[in-house]
Amino acid sequence: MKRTHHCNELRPAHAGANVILDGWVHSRRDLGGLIFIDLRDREGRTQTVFDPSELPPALFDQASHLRSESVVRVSGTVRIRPEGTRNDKIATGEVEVLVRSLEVLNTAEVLPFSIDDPEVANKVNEELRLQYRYLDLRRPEMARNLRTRSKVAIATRRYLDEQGFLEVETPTLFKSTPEGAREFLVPNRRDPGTFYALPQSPQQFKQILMVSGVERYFQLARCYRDEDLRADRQPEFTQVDIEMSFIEREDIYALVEGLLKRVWKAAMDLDIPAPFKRISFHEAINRWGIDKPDTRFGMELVDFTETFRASAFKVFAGAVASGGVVKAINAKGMAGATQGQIETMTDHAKSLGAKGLAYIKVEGGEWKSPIVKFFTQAEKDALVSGLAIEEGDLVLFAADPWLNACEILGKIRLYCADVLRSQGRLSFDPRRFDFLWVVDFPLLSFDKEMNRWYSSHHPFTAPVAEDIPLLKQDPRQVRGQHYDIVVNGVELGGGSIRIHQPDVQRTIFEDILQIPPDETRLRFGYMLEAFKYGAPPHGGIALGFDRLCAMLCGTSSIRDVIAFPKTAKGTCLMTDSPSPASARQLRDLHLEVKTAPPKA
RNA sequence: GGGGGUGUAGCUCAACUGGUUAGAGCGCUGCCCUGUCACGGCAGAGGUUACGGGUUCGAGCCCCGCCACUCCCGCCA
Repeated sequence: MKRTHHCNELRPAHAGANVILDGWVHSRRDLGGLIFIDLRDREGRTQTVFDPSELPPALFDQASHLRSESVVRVSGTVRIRPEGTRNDKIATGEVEVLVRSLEVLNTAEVLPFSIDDPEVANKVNEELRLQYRYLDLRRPEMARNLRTRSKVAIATRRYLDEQGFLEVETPTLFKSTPEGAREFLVPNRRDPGTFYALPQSPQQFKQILMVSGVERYFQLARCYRDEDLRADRQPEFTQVDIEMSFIEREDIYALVEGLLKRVWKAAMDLDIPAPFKRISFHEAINRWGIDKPDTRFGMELVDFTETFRASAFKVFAGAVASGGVVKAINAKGMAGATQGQIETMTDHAKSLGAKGLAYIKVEGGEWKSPIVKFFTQAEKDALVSGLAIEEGDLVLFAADPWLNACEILGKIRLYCADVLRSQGRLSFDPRRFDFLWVVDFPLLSFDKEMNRWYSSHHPFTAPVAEDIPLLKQDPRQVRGQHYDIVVNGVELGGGSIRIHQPDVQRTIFEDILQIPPDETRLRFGYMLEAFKYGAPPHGGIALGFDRLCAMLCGTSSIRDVIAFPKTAKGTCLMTDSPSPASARQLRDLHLEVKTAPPKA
């Protein structure tokens, strides 16, 4: 006999029904003359009661020895719990199942960590959770994350299907493309010394699909990058990859806004307002010091370049004289910052090339600062009105070239927010999401060390049409048709309108990026070839699916929304991979390992 | 590649300035308990203080090395 209900289904209306439930023993409360066992399955929990007056002694004894997480099937009668014993913490708390029979489908050994108490389980060492991932995934929090991820994937597919997109799979055995992230290589048995590479993204295939006439393509694409990991970076991850033909930037904005509205509704039942705010790259840097600003809090950067142009404080005046800027932020209420915190902020500044970090602590009605003695009253007045300085504030300065100064304060701004959050003095509504498009990125950046230009995004990004004449005259001024979608300071995705005219593409490759024609042919030849035969104007975007899910699940680590993630060193603790290959495998692949393999 | 943090019982943690037999809660085992839901009560078992060296009369604690996990920088077109 199979189960008749799941464990989150029974209600008072079922009273009197004979039911069969399957599940795991979530917890046992043995009162001696009466045993309660909470049975758990994917859907929820139901209390079952073992009453010796209703059961053979052997069965009752068996129940008293049931261990947590053993798998059982019980049959019995649903009844409404006696008055005063209802449990309003669980959905089935008004009823219980009076057990008539018990079948132990599988016993569980004593667990390496307890999974029934969320407060305990949340603190368990992640190492252990990853080693016993199947137990970790049984926890309601993790099961909920898996479910949310599934809902988001399905909502994405439904929405894009409605919008006329085709889901097309692209190869994971791809060609090595030396630009960009380090790749995982796959040796080719059939031709010694040749290799596939796992794709960093399906970028080139999706553009080829536009040439193929697909017009609207999407894929929940697995991508691989052999770079060092972070809480929000795994060596393999998933992108919602999208590409469309005959469109402009506005079409992508509208499409993605519709998609995210659908996804937020499906996962959180939250209606997010669209269209999203749009901010230029320049404004993002200028106001928040970062290209993915968290706009949930203020502390914006304020410019004081003119105030200090002729200042007696030579550090500021000198920076302005050499073409730089003077900017400041007011870290509200942080005058009490410790020496260590100031030092950390100074280190941030120094890591970006600053010589130090000027600051003013506003404490006890006076400005405590090594530099304030150089300031005139007019300069002080400008600071007070520009930064709304009050008692208890901490003002931090950067005097450097514009981009540098902004990035320094941008880092410090985020650090200050972290400090305030950890002190409980800054908090965010978990259902608040500040979406914004960051647009008008520079198409090209200059690498001083290599003395050459490189693509800010990738070499297929189209310049803004009106900027094309500037390509050869003043590359720095050329804006790319690139866009990033940012939520609460997290870069959720980015994309661009692509170049579809071969001559513009050639200009970028050969004149700007200075890639020799034969190398271009070697690396992108098949693409340039394809583009000769009628490439439609097209563009697209890729969203980080794991980050998206993490955000919807309220966690900052994408490991919490990936069923079987890797550790920070790229290993899987459950399967103990990667692991050495056998001599025979290596021989077949024409490979020789030079350093000693790790001990097996 | 670099910097920070962590590692003590199955789990979460404690252990003063280096000083007696390394403790607690939960879990586990046994006994008691008929309305619990973090059930309660009594008793008990359980430790190579990640690992390897060193300093010391004496090391969980100090020093060197090493491993694992984690956060960050670099890196991630």
